[in-house]
Amino acid sequence: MPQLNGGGGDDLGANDEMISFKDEGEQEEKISENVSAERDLDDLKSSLVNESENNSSSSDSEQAERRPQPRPDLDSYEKTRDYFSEAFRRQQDGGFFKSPHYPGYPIFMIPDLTNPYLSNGALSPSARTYLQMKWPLLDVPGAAGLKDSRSPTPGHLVSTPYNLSIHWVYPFSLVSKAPLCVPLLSSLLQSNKVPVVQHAHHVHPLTPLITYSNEHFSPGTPPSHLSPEILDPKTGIPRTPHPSELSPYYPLSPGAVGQIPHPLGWLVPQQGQHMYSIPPGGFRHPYPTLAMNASMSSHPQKESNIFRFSPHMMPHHPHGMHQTGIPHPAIVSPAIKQEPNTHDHMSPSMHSKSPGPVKKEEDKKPHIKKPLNAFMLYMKEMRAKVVAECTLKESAAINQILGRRWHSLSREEQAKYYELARKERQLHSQLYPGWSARDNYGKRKKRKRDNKPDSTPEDFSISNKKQCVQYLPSEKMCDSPASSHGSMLDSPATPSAALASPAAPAATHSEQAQPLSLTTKPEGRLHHHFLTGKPSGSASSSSSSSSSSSSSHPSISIPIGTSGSHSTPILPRPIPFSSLHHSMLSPPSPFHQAALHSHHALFQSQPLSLVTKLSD
DNA sequence: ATACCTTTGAAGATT
DNA sequence: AATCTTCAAAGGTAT
Repeated sequence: MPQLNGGGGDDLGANDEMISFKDEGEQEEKISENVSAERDLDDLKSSLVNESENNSSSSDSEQAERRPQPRPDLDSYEKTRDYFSEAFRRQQDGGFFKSPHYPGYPIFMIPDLTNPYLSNGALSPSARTYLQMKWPLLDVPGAAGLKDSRSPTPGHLVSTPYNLSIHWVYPFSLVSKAPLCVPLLSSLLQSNKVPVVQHAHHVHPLTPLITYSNEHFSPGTPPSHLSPEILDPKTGIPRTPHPSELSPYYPLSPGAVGQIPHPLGWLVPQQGQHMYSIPPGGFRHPYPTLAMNASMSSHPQKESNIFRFSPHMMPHHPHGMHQTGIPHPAIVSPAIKQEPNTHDHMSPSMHSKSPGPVKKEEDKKPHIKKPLNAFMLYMKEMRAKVVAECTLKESAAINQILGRRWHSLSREEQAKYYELARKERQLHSQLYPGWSARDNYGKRKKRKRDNKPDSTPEDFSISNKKQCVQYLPSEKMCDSPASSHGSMLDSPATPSAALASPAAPAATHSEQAQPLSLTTKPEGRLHHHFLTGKPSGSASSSSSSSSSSSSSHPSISIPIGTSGSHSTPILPRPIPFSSLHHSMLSPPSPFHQAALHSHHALFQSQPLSLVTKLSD
């Protein structure tokens, strides 16, 4: 990771800066809104919120539409989550809360329980960590024994907060009506309008607010807590969720649910025993269910109430699927994704058999998804939050924000995710020894990227600018707190991807010209993983580079004026750009960060002009 | 209905 | 060894 790597050099990254520029010019207010994680700033920002709301013409209407109306496309996804949450909720407090989609929430951990690779589950680990960090003191009764003592990650030090006592209040109306501004939300949260878990201290810097995705509260759909059943998207009739619905990506059968391993369990084999007897040669092993027994047993209540599955329900089953027929979360049923070539070397059982009759026989080969990387984990966890805070809808835009936020994370924070990702990969490899990323090649319809046709540097700029225009500038764009650019306050040194751009290695200045390094793909990536110490092969742009953790010292940043969200951070001392390059390969240092700040400052002065130019 | 877009990171493929 | 390509999630948007 950029930051981690020490790639401080990237700091120069054009991307971030570019984006920021735009943001600044166009949406300063929003930027300020951002999440900056600091609640301290909320007050200051709150004023901005109003502005942003007003400014963003669409915001109200859109939001109103969005939140209140159930989104069909989301239904399935929601259903799955809701189901879990619902169950969890019941267990927790008799059903007095609505589960937010926010994976980081305790509730979300449920999916995780089932499987680390649940669509949500992937996050779950991170979520756990997140929670732990957020509520370090929280402990799970039965889970104690399950703690992953081995985990180096700080987050793992704490047991998962399953039994947190949480007061859930339905924020639905509030959310739906209110603009998704951070400040506002925060205030709401504080006002107890939304579920709040209060911890005396230790609020995760990244998640100052307990955010929920709007979607969770859509009025259109009855709160899950209100009804045990989920509505059939098509019929609208309440029905018991089908196991397969639990996770769109990783369908679980009821039995699977029962097999849900302890959240940490999936990471750690119980008692050192091999949880998953993994066939020497082949993958296709059921996901970690094993752990569950122990973990679940520790939570009798959960079993009875939520999962109602006894540990014994899950005997070992030979194929990749659980005895329950539950495919590994990472496995996508062929029915869902079909692959041109199909080798039937898989046992029939592998085919999605889950509840639904699966038809396609052929393609039985399950699609095993890649394990999520650190950023993906982060994204999953934070997306809902960003969505809630911003008026943005487009994932592309959200992702840009997330990318910036990611860079703004401190090393420790990123380390958490790297560690989680590492564990995910590890688990994945154990579960699917024979799996290779290559197996999935070509499964995604086509990676277009054709645009690249002779992408000359110029072309890049063009394309970039285009993207830029679409997403960044969009009025809706909510700037990430960390956005390097303008809001130096939160993220002082956001790494900029630009640096990495192969085309312009030297880039420091050139990047500015092409801030949008959004082009990410085209550019090669070169970074060192701070954890692994080895350069990642990817070529992403520079992003990687990261920067340093810019946010490593969020505390120093001070918001200044509404307009800006620009605050003047207290910087160590500026470093010449020229000296920044090397940083890419070396761990970020305070100096780098400082340099970054200065860098940003420079850009800030003329952000728009650059953008404009490009756009022209 | 499907692909695109966008992000970072990992891994495989290519040079 | 360095670079490039693909995929992972997600959901609005475009075709």
